[in-house]
Amino acid sequence: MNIGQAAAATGVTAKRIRYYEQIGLIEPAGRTGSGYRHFDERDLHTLRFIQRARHLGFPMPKIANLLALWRDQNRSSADVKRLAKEHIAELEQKIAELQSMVDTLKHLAHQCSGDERPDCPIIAGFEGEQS
Amino acid sequence: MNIGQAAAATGVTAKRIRYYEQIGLIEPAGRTGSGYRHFDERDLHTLRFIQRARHLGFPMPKIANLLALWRDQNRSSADVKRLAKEHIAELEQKIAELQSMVDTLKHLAHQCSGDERPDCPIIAGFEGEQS
DNA sequence: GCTTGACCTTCCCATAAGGGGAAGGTTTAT
DNA sequence: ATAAACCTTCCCCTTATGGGAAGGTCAAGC
Repeated sequence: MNIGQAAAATGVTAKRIRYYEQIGLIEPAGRTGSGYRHFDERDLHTLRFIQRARHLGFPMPKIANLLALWRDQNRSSADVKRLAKEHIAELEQKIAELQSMVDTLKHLAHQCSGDERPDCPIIAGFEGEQS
Repeated sequence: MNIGQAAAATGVTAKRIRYYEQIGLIEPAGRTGSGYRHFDERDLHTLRFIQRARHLGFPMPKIANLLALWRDQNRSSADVKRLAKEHIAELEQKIAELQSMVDTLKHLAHQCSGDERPDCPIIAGFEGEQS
């Protein structure tokens, strides 16, 4: 199966498959005599795994860790859980930062008349009162 | 005032000040005879404005819009409010995505025993059941 | 006056995770 | 046989800077 078919079957673009191979996230794919990569079911399985981890926001290095654990029959689920919890904590911290921005902005926007006059607490808020 | 002092006074690193000048976000700073940039209070004011907008997560193009509105005495607060609301919507969408990841991960992690055994619903969840 | 250290300048490389597109080889279908 | 649809590698682009090199400048101390 060619890279295009593998891409269609997994939702991972051909570009990304090549990139994953280049950074060593996946094993170099087999090649035909003329240099085309070919993929089997096992490769597709791996690509789908990566795709799902990516959808959950894991960064590449952690996906590499997850792949290693996935392949390790002697893994302990504690290791997987620890990775997941670390990632949850990072996501939650990011959420908290964004939420704090939203709160500040909503507060400012609420005070803004939003009409044709130039006076605006939002602009004023950027000017200096707060840090 | 030199770039280092301007950086210390505003919290914007010298690197970033040069970058902002390069991309046209701020006016090119005045220069001494020997080529050093110099900054006055007005420049610092602008840098602090940028710094605060940045802390609220605005991307550079929108900061440029905000700066233009800030300088425009004939602005309408409606324009500022619209920009702010757009940004709030983007932040909230990002939060929703992250929260969805957190929810999924927490659900999986909750089912994971987290002990020395290899069985792990988290890994299994990445393998295929869900999209 | 000279040196030394702390500044400043521009320039180039790197980040994360690929996307876009060029130049050129291969395969498949008509 | 030829054209379309693949594939290959290669290089540049993205965001918003940080790091560091090579070299000019300025202020202080001797």
